Amino acid sequence: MRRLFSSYLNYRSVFNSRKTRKDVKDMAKQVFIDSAADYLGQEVVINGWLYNKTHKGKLAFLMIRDGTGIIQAVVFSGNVSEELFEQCIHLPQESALRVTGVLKEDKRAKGGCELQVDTLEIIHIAEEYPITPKEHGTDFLMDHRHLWLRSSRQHAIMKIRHQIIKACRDYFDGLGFTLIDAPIFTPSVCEGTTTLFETDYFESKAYLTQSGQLYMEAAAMAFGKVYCFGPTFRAEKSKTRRHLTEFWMIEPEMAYCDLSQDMDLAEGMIEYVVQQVLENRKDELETLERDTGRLEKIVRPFPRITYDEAVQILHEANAEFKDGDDFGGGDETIISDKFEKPVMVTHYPAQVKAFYMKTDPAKPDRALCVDMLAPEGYGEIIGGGQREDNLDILLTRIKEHNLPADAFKWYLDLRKYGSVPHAGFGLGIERTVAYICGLQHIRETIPFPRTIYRLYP
RNA sequence: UCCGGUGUAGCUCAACCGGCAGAGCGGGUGGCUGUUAACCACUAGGUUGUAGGUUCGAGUCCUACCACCGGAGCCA
Repeated sequence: MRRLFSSYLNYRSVFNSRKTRKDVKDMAKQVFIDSAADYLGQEVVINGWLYNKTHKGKLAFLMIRDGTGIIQAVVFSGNVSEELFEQCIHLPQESALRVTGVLKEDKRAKGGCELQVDTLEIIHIAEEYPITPKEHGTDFLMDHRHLWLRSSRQHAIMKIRHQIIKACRDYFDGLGFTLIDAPIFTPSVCEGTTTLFETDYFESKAYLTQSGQLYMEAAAMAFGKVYCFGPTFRAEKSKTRRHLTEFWMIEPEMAYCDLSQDMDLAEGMIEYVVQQVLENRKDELETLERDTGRLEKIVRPFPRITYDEAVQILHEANAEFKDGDDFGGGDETIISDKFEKPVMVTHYPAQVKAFYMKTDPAKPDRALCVDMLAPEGYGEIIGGGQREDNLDILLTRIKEHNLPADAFKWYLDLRKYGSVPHAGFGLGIERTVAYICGLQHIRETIPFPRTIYRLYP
């Protein structure tokens, strides 16, 4: 696949420069660094940026990155002009380079393979680069997020983020789900529990969505099994390592589905996602120094406990906790520390949950809901449950929560025309990335984080 | 919003009881054919977050403000 891609690029550049067939034969092959080992002994071209450099006498060592990896290019002053060698020694970090040379195995090079440079074309000489290979503070790095993404650690996180999103989508697609996008502008509250971002919408107001769920319920009645994947906005002034004002959620919803089937789907998805990352992103997990032993244990079945059992754990740990409350971040850590795998907590008191949660017919003060708490203190990564499908009960709930009934007219229609038991959940992508990567803070899990104090870059 | 902490060179940080503003990295110049965050020598680089105050003297003490960090609440 990689070869196909690089030969495609080669074909394109040749095509664009109107080279003849003979010239093509003479030209060195353009390759990406992650496939360099396939071209040992061959003359190749690498397009990239200078990641780091050092020099010793007549040798210049250029660490070049191209987005797929990093390779050492060695320039010997005897092989190039004096002028070019001088330039190499003085090249600023992140200068853009096109390097041609022979790929050779060499134990002295990182990665065991290096490029012996024959010619080097300087595409752009960078200005003095602010991010050096030394340490920097988070605030400084976040101010330079657009450049920070080039560094190997951030690169690894984004590759794993990509893998997680791909795995989620593959999982649902493989089970016959249909992707149905939910709107970003909404006329009113979705859950009524959180603070929303308000925007001018011509002569009226609109709010940025805090969940696509209600729309997914409509879609599930049309397509059976659906999911949406999009950004979500919360205007809460949260200031913790687990919060962003803009984050991404993947939200499946299924018709003819109860709480236990919903939980089967959730644990199946997490198992698949974790195993996919372990299989395909070994190098990146190593870059992040993630303890993969803990991830390898993430296989079904996951523990399932009730809210009451979770409260019992808190009491045994002598945690300060009032029965009937929702769990705080510290409570979640105490509960999840009891288990090696993600734990699913069900049957919370109905009053701490959203209006659309179906209550347990056996215990009407409890909701048929589930929160999945990730191990190692990463907190809630999934929240979901069975939805209230009875029109009259739903109307009562809306009143109890002081929500505007007219705004929910369309939603109530779903309970008038073929209402069925249905359930779904929402997975917070960034918390999942933080957990799988083993990161201290959620802000590194998204390319350009938005927090209460950060809207730049 | 509340509680706690930090703010000194481009970056990361020192500066003891209030007494000459420092180092490493990065930048510049020079040296060396195997460096891995190289090394060696030399060199430039400062309104100590802002505004007041106390003092013979303030990076250091006091007041206010600003910015950021950590935590709480709220939540995925």
